[in-house]
Amino acid sequence: MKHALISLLICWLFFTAHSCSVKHYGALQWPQVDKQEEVLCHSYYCFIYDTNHMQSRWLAYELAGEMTTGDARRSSRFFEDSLVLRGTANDDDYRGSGYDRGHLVPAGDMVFNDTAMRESFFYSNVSPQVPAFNRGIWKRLEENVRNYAQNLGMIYVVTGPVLDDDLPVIGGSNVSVPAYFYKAILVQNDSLNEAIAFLMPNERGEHRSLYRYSMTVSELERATGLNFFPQLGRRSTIEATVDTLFWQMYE
DNA sequence: CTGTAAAGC
DNA sequence: GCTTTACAG
Repeated sequence: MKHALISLLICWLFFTAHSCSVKHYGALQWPQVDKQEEVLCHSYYCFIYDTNHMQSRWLAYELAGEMTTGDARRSSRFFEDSLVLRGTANDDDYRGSGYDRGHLVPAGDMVFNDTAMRESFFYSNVSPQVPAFNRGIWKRLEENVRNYAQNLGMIYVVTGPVLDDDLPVIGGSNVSVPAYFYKAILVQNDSLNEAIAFLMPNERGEHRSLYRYSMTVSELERATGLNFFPQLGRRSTIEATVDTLFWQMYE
């Protein structure tokens, strides 16, 4: 009890300079990673930052339905992330690049309080996205994910860029411009065990169904080299199948 | 902070 | 039309 109070005090003292150290997760487990790679966590999302590509390789968070309603005001600027000791990308990298600073954890998922909203504007949560993609089909996918959370209760989300070798770069920090972005989504409770993944090219989407870009989590794992939900175990059928009709029902 | 703009509801 | 996603000056 005493320790909890002390950490709350520390959290409060450093709140303006750092992200609050109190974490708000339930059973979140992040994607399996090499031992060399350091998983960093803010209050509402965890991530691994890839310094070669100057953006995160993945970000993982829990999204509950009630989180998607709130009125935290959207920040007008982005912030370098002090959790990343070797430094993140910055305003200059993106200025005049022709690319949007696209959120990976959507600001629209972080409206339930000001800490969450502010965290979503760290450069650890930003990748270069084609404007018509960010404001178009990627945004539509984000809205769908919020609907999943509202209709299913709580879901796990892992999202990020596909960081291949030899991508084009922008800015003085050489920020890679990904060719694809993905999301992996899992609902797991007493009555439901379902997962779905999306892999989308970083380009103006045609006016197609989102489910044209859907696949099993296993297929996305093969495409990205990541293991998204290690808590499911190696032989889980949840990752190996996808029921798009189920997910369409809960949009 | 103001103006502009595309996408999609 | 309005909102959300932004960028430029």
